[in-house]
Amino acid sequence: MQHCCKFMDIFSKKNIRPTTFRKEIVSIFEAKDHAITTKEIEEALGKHDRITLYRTLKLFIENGVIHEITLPNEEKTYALCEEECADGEHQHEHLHFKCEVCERIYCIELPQAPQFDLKNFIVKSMEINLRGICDHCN
Amino acid sequence: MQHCCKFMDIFSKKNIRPTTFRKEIVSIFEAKDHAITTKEIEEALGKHDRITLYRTLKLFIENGVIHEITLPNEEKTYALCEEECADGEHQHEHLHFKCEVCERIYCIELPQAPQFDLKNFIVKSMEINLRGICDHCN
DNA sequence: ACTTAAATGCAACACTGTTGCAAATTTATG
DNA sequence: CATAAATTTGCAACAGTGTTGCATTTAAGT
Repeated sequence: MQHCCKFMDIFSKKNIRPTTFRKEIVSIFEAKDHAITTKEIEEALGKHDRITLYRTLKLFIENGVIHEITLPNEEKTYALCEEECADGEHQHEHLHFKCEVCERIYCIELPQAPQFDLKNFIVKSMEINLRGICDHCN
Repeated sequence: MQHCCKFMDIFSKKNIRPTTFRKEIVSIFEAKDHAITTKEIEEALGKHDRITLYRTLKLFIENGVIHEITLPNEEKTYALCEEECADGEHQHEHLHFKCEVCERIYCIELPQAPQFDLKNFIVKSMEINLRGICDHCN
């Protein structure tokens, strides 16, 4: 598999054992250009164990391999993180965009994080979720 | 109760029957300056029916009385909407701020919505969630 | 007051996610 | 390469959150 090096990169940096199952999960993420639900992962997996999947997702989130996207009234989705994300600290300069036509959620990198001037509030991280129509459906 | 007019305002505008239970729920929201979880509502309610609460929250969300705030790894919270919110279309020019000290989630009104220039994406609504330390705890 | 429509309360259920434990897999060591 | 130690996996059982159907109660209109 040409992917081995890539997996090793992801896993060895985070000190995660590169098991067959985990490699499969990463492959599924890499095959998509948008965030996916556990349902979509389970469909891609075929026969599998539900509990191991939950544990794997949790581990990946804690180690900055993927991040969780929660929008009101939507199922949770997950997407691969960029390199910079480390152990549970997801410092993304990106936003999430939910297309109301194709219903997909995309991660979009921002050239710079927007600034919010909130007098005495100290902002440590932010999350921006947009809804509308994506470039593909437009 | 001096609140009657206020309830009538909220309920009649949205075509919601002002039942005892619903008025109680609104009172609970009005007594707090931050977003609350169903757990907090249930504690404030005392003896009550779980199902009716869920149905009431759903109705309130659909009719723009309250909005739901979902942050990754957090319980859902709910807060009263501003006047402008109508039937399920929550067009807030505000953001949500989770304080990592007091752990409360506050709604903060913005003077203007931030602009995101995403070429061919059409942005119809946005949601901004910040984390950090609130003015009170700072 | 009476009729109609909507809201409530209860039981049962569905979905999402977790915990404990035994079996299997991976990694490190000789 | 074989073996031992540690981690991961799969299963069973469970917990929390939210929903549906239905009978009873409450509110609204005449």
